Amino acid sequence: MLLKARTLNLISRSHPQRALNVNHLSHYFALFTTTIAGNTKQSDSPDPDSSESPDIPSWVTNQNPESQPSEDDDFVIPSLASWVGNHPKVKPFASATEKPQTQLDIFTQILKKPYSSPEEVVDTLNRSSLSVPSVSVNRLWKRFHDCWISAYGFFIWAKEQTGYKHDPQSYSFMVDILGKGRKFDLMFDLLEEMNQLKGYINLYTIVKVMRRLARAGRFSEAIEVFRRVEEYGVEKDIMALNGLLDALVKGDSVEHAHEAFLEFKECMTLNSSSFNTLIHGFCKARKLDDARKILKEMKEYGCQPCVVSYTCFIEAYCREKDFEKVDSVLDEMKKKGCTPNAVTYTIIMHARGKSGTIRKALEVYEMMKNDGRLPDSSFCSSLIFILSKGGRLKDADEIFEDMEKQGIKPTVLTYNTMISLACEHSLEEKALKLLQRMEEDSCKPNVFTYKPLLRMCCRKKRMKVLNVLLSHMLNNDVSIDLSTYCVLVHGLCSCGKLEQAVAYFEEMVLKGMIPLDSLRKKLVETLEKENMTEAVEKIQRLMSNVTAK
DNA sequence: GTAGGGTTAG
Repeated sequence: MLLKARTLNLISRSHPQRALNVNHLSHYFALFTTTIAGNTKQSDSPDPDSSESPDIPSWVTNQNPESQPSEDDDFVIPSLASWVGNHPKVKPFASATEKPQTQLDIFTQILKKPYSSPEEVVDTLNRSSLSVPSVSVNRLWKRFHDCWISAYGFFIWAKEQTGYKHDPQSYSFMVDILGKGRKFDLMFDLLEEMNQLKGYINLYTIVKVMRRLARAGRFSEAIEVFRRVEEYGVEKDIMALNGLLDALVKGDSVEHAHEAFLEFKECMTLNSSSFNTLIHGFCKARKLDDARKILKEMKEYGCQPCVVSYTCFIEAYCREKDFEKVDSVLDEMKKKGCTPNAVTYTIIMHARGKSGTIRKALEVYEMMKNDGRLPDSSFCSSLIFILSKGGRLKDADEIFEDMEKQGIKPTVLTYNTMISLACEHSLEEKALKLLQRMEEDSCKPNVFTYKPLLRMCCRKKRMKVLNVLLSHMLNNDVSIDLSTYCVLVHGLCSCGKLEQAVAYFEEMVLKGMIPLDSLRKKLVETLEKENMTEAVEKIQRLMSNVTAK
């Protein structure tokens, strides 16, 4: 036994049903509860989509074929309490109450419709006799973050209204939305407009621009923005250079990052972030010799390699499943007096868990504990993930329940992990209850919260719940991005809901998003099999418009 | 926004 066997002292708590803040979800829980309370084995159970899903949901029978005991089931996981000790408990999270904002709703309704151009949005708004909403503009940017036509149309219209002026933050949002939509000419025009306004551009704006360019593979243009950064009134300092390096590395071109580094390193004093960003980039690109060269250069420059530098190497060796090398880096760190932290341990535990038995992963858990390092929410999320993947759902649930008691507040990552695992196992009620709990915890969901839920709804043909989730997304200002549309189109296609699949495909294209050809092919092929000729023609018309533009 | 999302949209 490698780990000290302790009694798993995690008390499962019952969670009394609390009133929901969002009516839609509440309505659906009522339906689910009725299903559980009634005899669910009867064919006339009041399932929300009963006509389409005659099978009893697995969460009712509580049987999960995928959660069979694994070979590591004899391992007892030490409780978080035995580690964290008497850490003060977090206060109960405030409830996510928000009154419906009428103005926001009105604008959302208008902007949600598909438009062919921002000018069309402006025309519609001009005919509406509406005035610019006073408080909810920032929420509109979030809601339409993936729809540059609506957002930009609203931006232009609002700017033309008497007495209204966009603040620098709105400009910054708009620049980012245009960058995300890859409308770089418009993005640069807006940046120039901000420049004329004086004081509207800051480093944050510039980094956003560089990130969007790098994400689109426009590396040279990103570097050019940095070259001209002073023309935008932003200081050409190490913060800006590090922003550029990070943008290029995140855009998957450590080569361009290195070029930029060589071009500008003489102009300013570098810091450890500059070197670490490059080390990370080379490690991610599996160019470990280059990463080592940078580490050497870092030392020669007078910057001491730190936990971040070493962790990049550890991550690279973890990716190669070379755990001997991981151990040798840990030894080197120890010799240098550089203690691994929660990030280092999370990476190793996660890789161990993914590559084989949970046993090795749990050794990392023990190692970290012996080092006196406290777990954080990311560490716990990782632990929950690997436990579930190893079939130990109950242990994963207990870690989740224990987090709050130990003062480790679950974050959106923790909830996303729990929700996606529940969805993978088709535990519908559990997944939705987690979303509800997230809301009660004032933990804002993001696009990754909804994707597995939407996928599950398609798989189970729960069209009503799917629509509830889509409104829930909107209420939480999470816009449907390209990949989420793909989940919808794919999912609906696979479950035979072809009309809905076509509708979402159309919506996506009309919003200016360009789907991968594989998605179009899958949809068209499925439609052809069903002889839906008109729909096929519609798809082809839509796509020819896209290529024509 | 210097390192840790299972995140593949498939």
